Amino acid sequence: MLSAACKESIRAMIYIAHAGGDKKIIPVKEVAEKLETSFYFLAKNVQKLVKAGLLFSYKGPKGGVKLAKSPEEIKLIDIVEAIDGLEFFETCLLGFKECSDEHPCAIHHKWADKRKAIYKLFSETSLKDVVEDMEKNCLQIIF
Amino acid sequence: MLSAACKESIRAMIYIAHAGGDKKIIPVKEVAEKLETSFYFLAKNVQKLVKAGLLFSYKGPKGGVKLAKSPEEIKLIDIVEAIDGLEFFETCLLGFKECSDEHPCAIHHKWADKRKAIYKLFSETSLKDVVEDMEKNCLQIIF
DNA sequence: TATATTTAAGATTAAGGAGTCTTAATTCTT
DNA sequence: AAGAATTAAGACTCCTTAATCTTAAATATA
Repeated sequence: MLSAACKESIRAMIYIAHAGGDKKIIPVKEVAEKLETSFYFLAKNVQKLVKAGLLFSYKGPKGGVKLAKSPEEIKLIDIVEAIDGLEFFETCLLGFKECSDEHPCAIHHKWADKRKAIYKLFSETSLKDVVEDMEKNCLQIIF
Repeated sequence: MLSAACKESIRAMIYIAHAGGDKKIIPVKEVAEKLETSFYFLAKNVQKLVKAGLLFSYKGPKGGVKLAKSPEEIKLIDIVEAIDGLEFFETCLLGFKECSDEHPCAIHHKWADKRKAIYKLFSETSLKDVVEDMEKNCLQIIF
């Protein structure tokens, strides 16, 4: 459902919020090392997050990125939208071109329920929620 | 979430159930025409459905495919499993390798709820449900 | 039995996303 | 001003999935 790029971007945002929040600048290189992933791949996705207004970036020595807003203002759905887009939440599950609220396919309404529930979860969950939860429970295992 | 191949396979199964059920043999060519899709692509996916035991196939003139079980015995989840597999229902939404019931990530449990709800919907919805609903409401628009 | 029709299987090609690399631009530090 | 560090941008390669084609196998029908 979420692309590999999107999952990694969310994990990156969690690390940035955890390590620097909207105050400290963190080099992308450091994020890639902590996530044990490719710097190149991560850097490309970070560029999208910058363009989407979720991160500020700074070039040069001591450069890097930091959150462009406070962690409670950044919702998971913002990251999903920036990387994957919202198509998932807008199209017929079975791919019927004619499917719509007026001419719903057999599972249109039931699927809409599930889809909306997921959208709600992503819209209501902020980086702050995620980071606080993980700092309590499991962040030391992961980073 | 579902691959293009999977969505098309579900639509194909709906058409086969509608036009032939587990009685009449329908040529794959006819299915491809009704779905307005590539015969080649569809035929390859149909082979998977045959191997998964969802369809019987018959070669030669008057050949084609028909349901291997009654429409109420075939659930959407069976088609998803045959084409895409069930990985979607088994992995961490954020891609944390260490995430598990014991060391859950911040949205592990909430996501598990959503995922299970989708699995339930797919497991409880049979081809019969879908076809009956669509024959009532919208099938004439679609095929 | 010969022919036409249909699926089976595997090879091949195309497209898109994942992942890598190179060069340019910026900026801190000396 | 020079050099080093860092992101920005775009080109490039690789891999998976989508899509196509070819040949073989099976079978109904004349």
